[in-house]
Amino acid sequence: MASSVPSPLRSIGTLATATGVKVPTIRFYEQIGLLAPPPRTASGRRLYDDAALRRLSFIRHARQLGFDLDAIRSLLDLSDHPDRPCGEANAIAERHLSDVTEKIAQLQALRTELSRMSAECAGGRVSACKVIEVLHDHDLCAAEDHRASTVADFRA
Amino acid sequence: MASSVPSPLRSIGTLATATGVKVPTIRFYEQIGLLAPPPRTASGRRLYDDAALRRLSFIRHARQLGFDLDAIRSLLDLSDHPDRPCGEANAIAERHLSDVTEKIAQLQALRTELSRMSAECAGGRVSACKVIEVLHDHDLCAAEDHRASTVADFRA
DNA sequence: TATGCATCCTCTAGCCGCTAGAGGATCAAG
DNA sequence: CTTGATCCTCTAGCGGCTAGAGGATGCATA
Repeated sequence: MASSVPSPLRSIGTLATATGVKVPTIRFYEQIGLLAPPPRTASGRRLYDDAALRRLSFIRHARQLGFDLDAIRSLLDLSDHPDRPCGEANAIAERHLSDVTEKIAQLQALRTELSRMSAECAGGRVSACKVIEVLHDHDLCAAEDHRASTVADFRA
Repeated sequence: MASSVPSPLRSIGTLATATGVKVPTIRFYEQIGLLAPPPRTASGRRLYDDAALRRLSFIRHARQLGFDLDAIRSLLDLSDHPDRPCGEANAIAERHLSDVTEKIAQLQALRTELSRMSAECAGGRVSACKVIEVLHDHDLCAAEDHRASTVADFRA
């Protein structure tokens, strides 16, 4: 039943281009235990088989969907146990979905503020600049969230 | 013309509650040069006047609007020179606005994907789970951005 | 076979915007 | 005079990488 032909082995660079994950990132995933340490050549170079390729692709897809590495760890774990119920996977996805939804709402509120700001600026001196003025006076209009949270935190 | 009454002085804790910025954060802002080092008491405690209060409020408002500290540095600088033209302030705001807009679009695409995923999951075993399946197969549908960027990066 | 360049290795440090904690000094109230 | 809140400095950590030093291999070409 098991395959008699061993799967081809690739270097870390080949794996990187195959998956779209950068080389240092792959090593980083290994370091934090997301990826198992692969076998090495005599000279110490990593060799990856198809299973590793699939695992890394999974990770990459999950990252593209915005899951954090902890969630991905759980999802990988579930994926390794196909006989378990999938409730947990769904829960992770739905939690993430609600985070995303919330974040969108925050950013939309932010966008409204920002476009109002720059629309009102008529381009004179700073002393008359709406942008600067708003920053001086703005008291978090619709000041619902008092909870120390900085609304946006994105580095694309 | 200048006021004869000196403005009242407050401790860092009082400043913190007045502005909603936490004490360690205020010290952090000082450390990175966003806030000038204030005068101290004989025993070394920081004392803040009204100008410092205004400056910190400005910073907080700008953070709530999602500006990064570098942008805030520029905005503060502009705010200190009211005679300059406000084009730069506007440019900063508009750049930020377009970043926010872009991020919203990304997150909306993400949300679509995620809700499709969890909607399709019927709650059986992991082997039949759409969530896991998508992560295995997903090739970034509408795969426009190939540019190594992780779509979402948010810690609220 | 020599050479040169690409790729690989490990290790450390840096990015952003804080946050947490150690270990101690000082202050205000009772 | 004690208690507890606040303050001080300093260092380390978060997430998810990225960059660079300094060196060892591997592979193709002349």
